[in-house]
Amino acid sequence: MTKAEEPVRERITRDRILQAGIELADVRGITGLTMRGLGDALGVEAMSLYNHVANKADLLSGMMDAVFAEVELPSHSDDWRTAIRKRSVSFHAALIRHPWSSALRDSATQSGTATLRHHDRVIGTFRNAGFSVALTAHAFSLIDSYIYGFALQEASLPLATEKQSADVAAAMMSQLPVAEYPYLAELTTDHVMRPGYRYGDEFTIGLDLVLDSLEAALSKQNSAS
Amino acid sequence: MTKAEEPVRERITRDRILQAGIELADVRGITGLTMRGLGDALGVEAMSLYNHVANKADLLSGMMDAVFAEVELPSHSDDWRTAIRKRSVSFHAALIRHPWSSALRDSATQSGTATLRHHDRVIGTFRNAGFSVALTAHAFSLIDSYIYGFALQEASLPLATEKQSADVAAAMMSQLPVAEYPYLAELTTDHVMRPGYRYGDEFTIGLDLVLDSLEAALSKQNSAS
DNA sequence: ACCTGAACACCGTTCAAGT
DNA sequence: ACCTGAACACCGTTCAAGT
Repeated sequence: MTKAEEPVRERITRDRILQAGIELADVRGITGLTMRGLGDALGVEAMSLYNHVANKADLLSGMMDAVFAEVELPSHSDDWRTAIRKRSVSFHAALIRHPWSSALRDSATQSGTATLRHHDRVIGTFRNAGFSVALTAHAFSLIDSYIYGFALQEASLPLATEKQSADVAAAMMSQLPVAEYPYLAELTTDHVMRPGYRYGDEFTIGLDLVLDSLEAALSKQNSAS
Repeated sequence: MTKAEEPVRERITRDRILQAGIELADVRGITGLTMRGLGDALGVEAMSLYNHVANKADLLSGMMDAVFAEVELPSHSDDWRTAIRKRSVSFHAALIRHPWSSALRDSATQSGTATLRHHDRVIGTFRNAGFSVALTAHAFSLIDSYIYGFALQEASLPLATEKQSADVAAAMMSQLPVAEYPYLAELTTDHVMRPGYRYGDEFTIGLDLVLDSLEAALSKQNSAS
């Protein structure tokens, strides 16, 4: 703030470390994220980071929580289906924006506050819509499993753009023994290689099927009482 | 086979390497699987492995394909729903038997032959039951996303046994600010901490909901023509 | 053809030392 | 309180050398 100061290197904080870690992992992949490289990116020695994070596992779980903080919470004013649908689309977008995050889910053993708040709101949305505790647990498990699994598969496929998708599919086809895998070949040529196809578009299709089944389960629960 | 031979160290093969890699990863976790450690387990120097696998990525994708080889293929004699359900339960079991495998999905860029055969058979099951090519793609994406995502979450939770589950949940609860996360607290105490609860049991509940929605989508497709 | 030892360029993390 | 340099015990992978 004072006028003629040198561009003083800003103080390092946990938050700045987490954000820099996310950027680095986005650009170089999760294996490209090293303590030394992260220190470099922040103009500091790797060892300084240990004043703000306990270790690399702590860094990763902090990054995961920061990703959750980017996800839109289900709105209180929408009905449950729209609220859950919106947050699911937002959740999926966050996982894809940070392609390393879906696979990281299994290393983050304890959740941060953004994650806990998010989970609480999702569960609350189901409960307030009349889902029993048990059905809420089923719904929560089903929908988040779908979202994580879809993002995991999408991240492993180099199918980001339509162009890429067609190219990769064509390359795959050229070395696929068509006679041995006739159905796979048909699906690839008649569906994946069609112009305009992007795997990411499948997300909302599956999501709507999941929401359909939850709606049916809710009706069944209500008529059973 | 000849009688009085020394216990000659068996010749190393790609297949033996993959099996030893799976065992090592099962026991020590995926980060505990190192080329040096794997060499040790096989009574050989790490560098010898490179005569049979191109590099560690090749090792991992070979291991992933070997996991797929353990999965029961959908039967031709069952109707589509039973066939897909059985193979899904078997798929889930394989992923949990090898807890590192679900997160690895995103590093295995090209699939091995067991994986391709498996996919072909699943796709064929849908096609022969009258699913259109597009609906088959949706169904395949939805069900495998669910299976991967569920396994990913299950692997990250230390909820293998009922006992563990209750203990972990109790530990979580004791440090959870209940006032801030009321719905999460309710779900934990009224559902997760109940005797006999195992998260793994949620798998078939969600799976049946997914199958319900696919059945409905198939009817809709057929009545639309 | 397959295996090895030594070496290279990395890792995460500790610890004592600096300011 | 925060940062650093040196060091430790690891990594994956190469390469020339052995058999």
